[in-house]
Amino acid sequence: MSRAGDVRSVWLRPRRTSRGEPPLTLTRIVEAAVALLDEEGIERLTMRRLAERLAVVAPSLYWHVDTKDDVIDLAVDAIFGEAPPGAGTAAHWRESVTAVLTTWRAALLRHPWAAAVPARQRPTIGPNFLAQMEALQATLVAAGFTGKGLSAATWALYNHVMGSASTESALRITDEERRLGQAQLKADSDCYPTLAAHGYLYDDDWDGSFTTGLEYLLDGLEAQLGRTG
Amino acid sequence: MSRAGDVRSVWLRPRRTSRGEPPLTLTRIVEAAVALLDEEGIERLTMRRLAERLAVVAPSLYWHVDTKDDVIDLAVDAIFGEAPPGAGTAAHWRESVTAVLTTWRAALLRHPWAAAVPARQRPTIGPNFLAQMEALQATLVAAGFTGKGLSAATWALYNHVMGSASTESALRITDEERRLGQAQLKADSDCYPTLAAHGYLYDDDWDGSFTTGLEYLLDGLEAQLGRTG
DNA sequence: GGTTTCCCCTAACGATGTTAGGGGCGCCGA
DNA sequence: TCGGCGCCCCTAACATCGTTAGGGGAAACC
Repeated sequence: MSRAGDVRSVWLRPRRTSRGEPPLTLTRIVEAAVALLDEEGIERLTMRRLAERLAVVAPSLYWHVDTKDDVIDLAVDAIFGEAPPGAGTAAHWRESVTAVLTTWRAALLRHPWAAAVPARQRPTIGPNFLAQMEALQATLVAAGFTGKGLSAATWALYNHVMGSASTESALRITDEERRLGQAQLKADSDCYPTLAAHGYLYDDDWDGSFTTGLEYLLDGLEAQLGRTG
Repeated sequence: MSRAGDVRSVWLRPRRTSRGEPPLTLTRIVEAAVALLDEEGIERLTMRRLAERLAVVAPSLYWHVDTKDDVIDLAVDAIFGEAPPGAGTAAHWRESVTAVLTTWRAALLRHPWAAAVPARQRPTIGPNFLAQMEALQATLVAAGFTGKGLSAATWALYNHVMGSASTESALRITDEERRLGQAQLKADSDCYPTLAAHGYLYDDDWDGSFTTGLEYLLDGLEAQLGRTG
């Protein structure tokens, strides 16, 4: 997938300048990719299918892009750019963090394929993504976090949004799979008594779990601040 | 990748019974897959390469396995089975949770490819994985969590382990990429002042971030327990 | 007007997941 | 003891994928 011998990701390469507006553009390619991903999922994203949407053949894409991975990286970053992180207008840092993460999460749920991608072995360093990270971390700095505590808080919140969106997307399974899973869990209820009793796989209040989990985490963070700051 | 028309994952199908010990076994296939994944990473896992390791040709694998995804699902579950969740011998539930998650995390870091996989659109329902979930959730039930709070706590902790392992694996990048990323961040330090100042991408104390983040989360959970229980 | 640069095309390569079907070999009933 | 049957691995091949090589036309530049 990744081009051998060139470890630089899309973001670290100079952008091609173009005069006029040719029929094929990086922007148009990325838009088409997002649309294709939304409608058919990541495993249906193919250079040929993407090209077809643009009334073009696959190799033509390679003038604008080096790799299929580049397309995916650009598509992921595009969805982070849908709702630019709002300025921290909230009174309390807690509300600011909640606002940032809620917008963030909404974008991920609108494009379920995006949550799984940053976990793929390559680092995420697109400008729109970095802007979200900047907003999150700036809020935490303003709240009084520093050093290792800041780092831990940032990553904990990051993992909570990304993780819950990705878990939710992955567990949005068909009713039949859910029924089969439930059946097996009940059958093995001697092995998994707690899961069988409390309904692992059957919870569907994802928003509630996200919000409540976030409250837990923010409670812990606030306690930490009260201790040191 | 996934066989069309058959939505059932490996775990929901009857296991083939065999008398004697043929040269090719589900167990041997999974062992070889884990070894291959450990040594060469997930994008080098190929049915042909896997077969080669077993002194066999690719189509032979399909007698024991329906799909490459099956192999991956089995491999992931195998690493969750390396260290079966210990019985809750700790005095406080907090220590039990920490113990479970630390073992869990260690297995994920030993096999960095495994952290990214559960995020791939398919649900994780292997027996060893379920056993870990069972241990985690049972501990929380014993601590006093119920209903939506239990669900939220389970998923929050789950996302913390999986997310931090996957983030750490993804950001273990080459020194050159790190240097290039740092250079760009500094260059755009007007866009990302906080990230540039506090060193996003350069943090390498992953264990510390995991532990501290977990403390935050556990603090929040304990506060919740004190409120209702 | 000639040359260069941009940008899309056709053709093709190597690799991949998977299927179709052949055949050897051991186990079972007669 | 022998014929059949099912297990299990094989060869051959297909469709599809990411990607490269190189051609050619049109627009921009001197």
